[in-house]
Amino acid sequence: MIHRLSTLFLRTLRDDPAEAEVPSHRLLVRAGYIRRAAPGGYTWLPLGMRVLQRVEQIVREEMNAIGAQEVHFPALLPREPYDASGRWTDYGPNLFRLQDRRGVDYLLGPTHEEMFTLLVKDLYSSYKDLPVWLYQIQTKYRDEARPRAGLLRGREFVMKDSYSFDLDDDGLQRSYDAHRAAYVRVFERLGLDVVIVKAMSGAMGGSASEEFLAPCASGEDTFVRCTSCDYRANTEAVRIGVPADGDAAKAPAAKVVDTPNTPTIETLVNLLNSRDDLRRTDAPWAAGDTLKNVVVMLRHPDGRREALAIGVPGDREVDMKRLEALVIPAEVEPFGDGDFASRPALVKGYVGPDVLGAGKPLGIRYLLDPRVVPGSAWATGANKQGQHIVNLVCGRDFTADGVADVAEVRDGDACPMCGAKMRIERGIEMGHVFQLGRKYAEVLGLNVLDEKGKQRVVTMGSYGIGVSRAVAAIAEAAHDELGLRWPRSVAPMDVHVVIAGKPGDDTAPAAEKLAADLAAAGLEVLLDDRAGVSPGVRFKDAELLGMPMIVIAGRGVTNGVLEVRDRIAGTTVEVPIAQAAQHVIAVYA
RNA sequence: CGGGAUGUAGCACAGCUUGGCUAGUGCGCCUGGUUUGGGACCAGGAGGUCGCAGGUUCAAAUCCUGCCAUCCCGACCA
Repeated sequence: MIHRLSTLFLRTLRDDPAEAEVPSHRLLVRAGYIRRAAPGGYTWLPLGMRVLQRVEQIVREEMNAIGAQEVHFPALLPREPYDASGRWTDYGPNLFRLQDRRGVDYLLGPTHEEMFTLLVKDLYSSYKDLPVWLYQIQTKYRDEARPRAGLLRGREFVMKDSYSFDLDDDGLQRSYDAHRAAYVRVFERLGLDVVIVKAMSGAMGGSASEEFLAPCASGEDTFVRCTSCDYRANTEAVRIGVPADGDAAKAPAAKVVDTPNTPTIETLVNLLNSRDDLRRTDAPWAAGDTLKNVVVMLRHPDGRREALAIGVPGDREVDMKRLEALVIPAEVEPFGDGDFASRPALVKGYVGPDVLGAGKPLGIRYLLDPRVVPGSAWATGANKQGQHIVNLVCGRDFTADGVADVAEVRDGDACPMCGAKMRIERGIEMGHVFQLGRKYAEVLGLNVLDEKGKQRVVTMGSYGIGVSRAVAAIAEAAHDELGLRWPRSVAPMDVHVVIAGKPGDDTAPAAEKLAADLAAAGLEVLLDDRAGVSPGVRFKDAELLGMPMIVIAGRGVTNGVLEVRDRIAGTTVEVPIAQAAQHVIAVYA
């Protein structure tokens, strides 16, 4: 079909919109694909709609191909199911809540686990009905505290979410694998390079969870990638490479030393290095030789507070996100002055292993960073104001209740699989596959009868793809300084035909003929037939709009040729007019 | 929620410090003409509650107070 630029609802902007920072936002607005309509909400203009629909269609086809079935829920949802799952409150301020005229509570769906679970419960009750995979492509609503980066993080966005329902863990694993494989195909077709990283499965229990990230500087997710093997994980889930056990067991006995005014690691290291009696012969003391014991308060869902101590090498901070991921569903709170006051045995700035551990009088659970291996020696707090202990050897002089891999992750940290260095990168979360387990089925009462006539709780998986976000992610990955460069699979049009001659010459008829031939072959053609627009403007717009192929009917027409530009490869060839249509069609064959 | 910035035409911005005629410039838009291979030119035009409310003043885009909104960084969140 031919789409004429003279009538297309489109206005390109010469200047970048001031509020747009990231490339996708800037270009999608400037090229007339989207317009901001509300904070975190965007209007899709005709060209943008076409991209969105093509992305949707690819997702739909791959979901259908594995046997998933499409349904559609309202965006406006009743409160009751979300009360049952606890998410009416657990979701917090990010949930859009509203009331109807009678004061009845509703919400705008942020995800639809409850609705899918209830739908299956409504209709199915036998193991013979399983497995079943359902999905929808829907607008989701989240009251983000700070929408940003255009389509990348809105308060309203299009998401494909699917849910698998199985009788047992083996079935769940098969459902998970099928979705994971489908996702690989989806992103391949979208032309998006994605990295699959291990993610936390959180409170929902045990099993697998992986994220599909599109590596990108504008991304909000941080992940690590091993430079040697294929280990990848996000920063919550990453496990750190552990050094070999130390040989310090034969080291000098641990010794308490006076270290006045050293409440921080830095002041401690400076003092150790400045004192002749404490200075080390082999190397100066470094922050990494000290053991920092961080105490926090956990607040459990039942309201109980529990103190927890984490020992990490002194050159690292505890990463609160990683810690929260470890202790979920408990929340982490700072250890306040009042908490110190009620435990005089803990001296702020001088906390040491001597008083820590579930078996000690304080009863504070004590977890160690995995790098604190048996036989390693440390300088650490002596639990007295102005005193530290040196040569305190793990395993010989102190033990802990377990391991907590929650220290900050750094570029160059060791891979847990092969020990090589890992790189830190950023990415956009494009998809998430997740073995939900039985949480929702349990609270919402989704049971089926098994072959022995017994009630069994169904186990679920949930799988999401950010559809509107994918449009932005593709734009992030596929653009240059001139504009967008859509992959053929999602481009709003296949070919952009430009009339670049003078009115009344042969260029317009040549372009019209070509456009008609291409359209007859089933291609979507954008024809720049605007009157009174200079060639320079047409070229700039063609490059900005980003169709994968641009054909120019210009001064070459007098010599019987058209100019064919590959916007992706950046190449230009001249093709005889008579063969131009075939040339283009062949690319799409 | 904390920090920073900004709000003037569809877009990008100037004007505000030091209040003063009809609020300006570029792009875009309309009319006419000249142009036509890299965001053309000439002439004429349309388009503004200067974020909102209040205050000071003879006079407010400009000064004061409050509010709102948007953007950026962080916190939070997938």
